[in-house]
Amino acid sequence: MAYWLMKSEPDDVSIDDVMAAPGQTIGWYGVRNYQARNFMRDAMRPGDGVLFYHSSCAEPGVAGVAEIIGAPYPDATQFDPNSPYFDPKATPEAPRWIGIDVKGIRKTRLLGIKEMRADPALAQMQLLQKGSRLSITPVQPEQWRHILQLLKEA
DNA sequence: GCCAACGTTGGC
DNA sequence: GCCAACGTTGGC
Repeated sequence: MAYWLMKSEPDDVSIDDVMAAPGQTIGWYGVRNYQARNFMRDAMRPGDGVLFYHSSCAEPGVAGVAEIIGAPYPDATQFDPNSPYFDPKATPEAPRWIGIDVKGIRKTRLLGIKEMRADPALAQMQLLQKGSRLSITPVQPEQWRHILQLLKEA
């Protein structure tokens, strides 16, 4: 059992969108970074915990809790010339990019990045490291526990 | 809109 | 295989 933080722009897919989706489950698409892809391909397992993070928005921060469902599969947007995520070098025979299904567990209060930065217990989070911009980052078990505790508070 | 930090590209 | 140039990310 591992834990992850996954960034989504709420203008694109918000925690509300996830909770409103059939089965509260959405396909995670559009990852175009090899490190993040490798996390999905090599390390994610069904049942892994996910912090659903809103990025590039007015209030960046953790907005919900989710979990990984099922196995990774080729991200269809890489083959679609009309998609912003189109990759001309990817073919169905040799896909480059993958997606995975993520199921929303619950929407939480917004745990803002500012509050996270101010918390010594979270200082080691990869998300908060200088220059960090990976859209998928591992979360340590103690960080996960700490954040779930914070999310219970008002 | 700014800009620091990082990843990718491509000429050599 | 180096590395300069360029594009992207994402908080502010």
